Amino acid sequence: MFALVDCNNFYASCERVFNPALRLRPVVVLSNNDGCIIARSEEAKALGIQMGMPEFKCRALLQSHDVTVFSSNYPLYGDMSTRVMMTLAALAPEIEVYSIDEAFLDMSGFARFDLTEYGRLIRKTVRQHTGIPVCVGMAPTKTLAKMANRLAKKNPHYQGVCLLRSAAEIQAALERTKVEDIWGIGRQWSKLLQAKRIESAADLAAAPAAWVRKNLHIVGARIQAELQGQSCLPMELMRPAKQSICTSRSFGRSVTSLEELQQAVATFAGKCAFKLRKEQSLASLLTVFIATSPFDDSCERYWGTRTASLPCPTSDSIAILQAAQAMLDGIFRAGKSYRKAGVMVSGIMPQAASSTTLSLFAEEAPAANERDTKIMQVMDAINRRYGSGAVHLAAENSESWKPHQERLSARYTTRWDDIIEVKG
DNA sequence: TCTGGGGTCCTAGGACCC
DNA sequence: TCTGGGGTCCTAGGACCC
Repeated sequence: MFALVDCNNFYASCERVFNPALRLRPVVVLSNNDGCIIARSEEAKALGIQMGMPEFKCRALLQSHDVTVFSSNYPLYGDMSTRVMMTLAALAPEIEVYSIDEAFLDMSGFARFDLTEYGRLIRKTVRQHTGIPVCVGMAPTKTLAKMANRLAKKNPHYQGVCLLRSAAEIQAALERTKVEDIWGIGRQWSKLLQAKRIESAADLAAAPAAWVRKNLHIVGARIQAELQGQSCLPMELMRPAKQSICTSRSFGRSVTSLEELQQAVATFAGKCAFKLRKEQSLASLLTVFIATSPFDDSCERYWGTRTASLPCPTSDSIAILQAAQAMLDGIFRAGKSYRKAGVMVSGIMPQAASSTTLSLFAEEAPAANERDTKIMQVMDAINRRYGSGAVHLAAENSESWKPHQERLSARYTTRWDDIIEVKG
């Protein structure tokens, strides 16, 4: 048995924990740059505010219903997520953190327990420890546990816990679930399935296996087996090292000068290097991209991108920044209005395995490398102690291109200054 | 005026190996 | 007329997830 524990309207719920006056009030959280709606409280959903809707398109609706709007506050959500996961880890022998607001729990040893009762205990404990409401779905496969969780969320009579155990319970759930609501079935596959009159999860479970294998490939075949109660997706307890790390942002306004793009790209390069060091990994490939707005029809769309090997695998901010700046020069076209840029590192390997890899063309002795490594260690240590951004490379600057963040709440759990501000 | 960011996996096809 | 068998690696594109 698997349990899927999923936080309700996670970002909106995080904001409410620190602002209890917002209980039972419509609350939404915006994406970076205050662009789109990415989280909604139940009250906001009831007003017809859609997920992913651009904020400017529903501004009137938000104002007329006095909806409380927040910019996204990832330090807060990330820290709250950690607290939820730590609570869950104490409630099951194995836990797989699947996303910022979801985790699978291994319930295979709980055969003698009343699982519904245990699900209620999970909800109650998480609520008590963190203030975050969650729903619990339990079933013999991950895909069915996802489905159970969805039913628990949609139907109040479950009181937040849905257990699918008997064949009859599972069959009834499959019949009530539309094909597009199955975990792993997206828009394209839904269209394909509906055209074949496969409309419910029960239909997909009963569809000819050969057809599913041919059209939905191995991934779809696995989903079908999971719907039939045959578990194909095991618990993944160790998070594998990342294969790529990307830092990108839309700008708060149009950017036209190379200087401003350099500042943005430097900031993203520094962030990528920092994330690499946190993963204890090195990257051997670097990609830089800059883009004009995809929505502005008045001028031609431009998407400039370049990928190159780094001289040797590294997580050094300075090395990555220098390489990124050189690549930016190659894709910059004067006279364009840029709205977005990003840096991606890939070809990632663990730091430990590559300590002896040197560039064939390296001009500097390894000693210089060691010095740079130490500089990075010191920089990270200072930022850990005094808050991120306390010290950074001079080329990093977010003044001109900074994304909009006009409705940001305090970092209540991760920043002393913000806590003091709240008290004051 | 205003439209997010960060990932993974799979397949097919081409180039190459013995 | 007949033209092997078994691999790897890389890339682009397309699907999916939160």
